[in-house]
Amino acid sequence: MPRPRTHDQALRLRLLDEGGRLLAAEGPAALTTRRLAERAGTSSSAVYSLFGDKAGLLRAMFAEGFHRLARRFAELPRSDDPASDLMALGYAFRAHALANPHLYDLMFRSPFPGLDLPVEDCEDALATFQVLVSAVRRCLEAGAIAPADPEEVAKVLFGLVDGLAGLELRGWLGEPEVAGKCWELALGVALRGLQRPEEEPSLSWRPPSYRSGEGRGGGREPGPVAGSQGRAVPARRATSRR
Amino acid sequence: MPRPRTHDQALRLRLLDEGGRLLAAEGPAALTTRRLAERAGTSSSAVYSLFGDKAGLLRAMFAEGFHRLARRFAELPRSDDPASDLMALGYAFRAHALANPHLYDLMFRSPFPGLDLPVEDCEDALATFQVLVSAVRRCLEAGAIAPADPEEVAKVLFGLVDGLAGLELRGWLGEPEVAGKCWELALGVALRGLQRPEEEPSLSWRPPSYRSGEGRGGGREPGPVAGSQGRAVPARRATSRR
DNA sequence: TCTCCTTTCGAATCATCGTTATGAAACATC
DNA sequence: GATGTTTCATAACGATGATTCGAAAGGAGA
Repeated sequence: MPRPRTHDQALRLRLLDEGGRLLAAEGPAALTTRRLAERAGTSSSAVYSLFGDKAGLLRAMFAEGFHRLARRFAELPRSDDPASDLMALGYAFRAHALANPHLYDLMFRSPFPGLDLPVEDCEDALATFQVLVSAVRRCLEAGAIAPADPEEVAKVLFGLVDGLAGLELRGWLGEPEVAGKCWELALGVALRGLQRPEEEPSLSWRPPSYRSGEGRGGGREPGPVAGSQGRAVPARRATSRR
Repeated sequence: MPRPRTHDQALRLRLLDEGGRLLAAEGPAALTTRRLAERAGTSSSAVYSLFGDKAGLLRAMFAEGFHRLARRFAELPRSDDPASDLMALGYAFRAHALANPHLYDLMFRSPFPGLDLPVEDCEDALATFQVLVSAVRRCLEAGAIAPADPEEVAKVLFGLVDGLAGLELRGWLGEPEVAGKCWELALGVALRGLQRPEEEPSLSWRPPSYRSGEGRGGGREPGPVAGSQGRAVPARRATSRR
C-alpha cells in the first residue's frame, strides 16, 4: 500500500559513487548534500534517509572503497611464487585506484579529518594492509626477498604504491602507457632492491639521524609535527584540539 | 602619519603557517577566513588586504611551501658520489615534510581542486622536480644506476618519497625511529633496485597490460560489489565538529 | 589639543550550508 | 473512486561562509 521506494540500494550506491566523483572533481568543500542530490537526480533528504547524516555518507563512502579493494585482493589467485603474488598485489592496487579514482582520496588521504570511523568501517581497511603483510611474509619465508621486518617492508611497499597511485590519478605520470612503464619500473625496482641483501654496501654514505625538531622554521615552532606522533595503525583521527 | 601597520610580512607569514596548521588539523572545510584570523590574532579582513581573497591565501601557501622545499634542495652540497646525492635528496624531502607538515597536503594533495595556480606560483614546484631529474641523470651518467629513462626514474622516486611522507605525516609509519628505519629501508631498496640492471630476470611473471578502458571511467559500471552488506540505515549520528 | 590621513576592525550583506518539518505524491485496498 | 498509509520532495530554519564597507583607531604635523 505504500508509495514505492526510490531511496533504495541502487540510489545508495549511486550516491556513494557520485559523491566520490564530486569530491575528486571539486574537493571536499564541494561535497554538499544539495549538490550531491542534484547530481544523483534525487533530493537532499535522500542522504538523510539512507545515511542518517552527511558524516554517515562519508563513512559509507570510505567503507565502500575498502570493501571493493578487499574484494579485489581476495579474488587474486595465490601461486607458488610469492614474489609474483606480491607484484600482483601492487598491480591490483593500481587497478583499484584506476577503477575507483573518485574514492581514492577518501580512502587514503583523509580529506575530512574530523570524521571518526567506527572500527567496523575500518575492518576492510586493516584487512587489506594485512594482506600485504602476509604476502611479504610469504616472500621472506620462501627466501624470495632478503631478510627484513615484514611490517616495515609492507609499509615501504604501501608507500610506494600509494604514492604512485596518487601521482597517476592526478595525471602526473603522463599518458597511461607512460604511467604503466612507471609502475613496471617501480615494482621491478622494489623487488630487485628487496632481493639483494641489505648488508651489501652500495653506498659509502650514511643517512642523517633526525632529532625530532630539526627543520628550518616552518614558522616559530621548530617541529609542529602534529601528525607524526600517531600510532602504528591507521585507526581514526583524533579530533583536533581547538 | 598613518596608523602603524600590522598587516605586514610577519602577519603574512603567520597567516600562511597558521592556515596550514588549520588545514592539516581539521581539513579544507575548516580553513575559513574567520577561524584563521582568530587563530592568528587578527581580523578576517587581514586576509583580504594581504592576499586579495581566500584563493590568494591558498596560492601563497602553496608557493611558500615550494619555496621552502626549493631552498632546502638548493642548500644541499653536491658531492662526487651522485648516488649519495640522490639519497640525500630523499632525506631532504623527508626533512621538509617533517618541518612543514602543515603545508604538505596543499603542496602535494591538491585539497582545493578548483584553485588554479598561475605559472609563477608553480615555478618552484617544477624546479624541485627538475632537481630530482638532474640528480637521477647524474647517477646514470656516472653509471651509479642501471640505464633507464631519467624522467621515469624520477617519477618513481618521487612517488616513493611522496607516499612515505604522506604515511609518516598521518602517523602510519609509527614512532619516529620506526619511521626512520622505513625511510632507510625504502631508499636503500630503491637504490639497490636501480643499480641492478633490469634485464636480470628476477621473476617469471609478467605484469598485466592495462587496456585503457579498464578503469578510467570512474567505477560507473564495474562491480558495485558492496550493496551486499545490505544495511541501509546508519544509526550513528556524529554531529559535525564543534 | 586639534586636524588629517592611513590603516584596521567589526558589523552587515548575501549566499549557501546541514538538517528538519510538512504536505503532496503514489500505490493497495475497499 | 475514496481511503489510508508510506515515502519523498520542497520549503523553511538557524548557522556560518566569503566578502565588503563604514566607523574607529592611531600617529604626524599644526
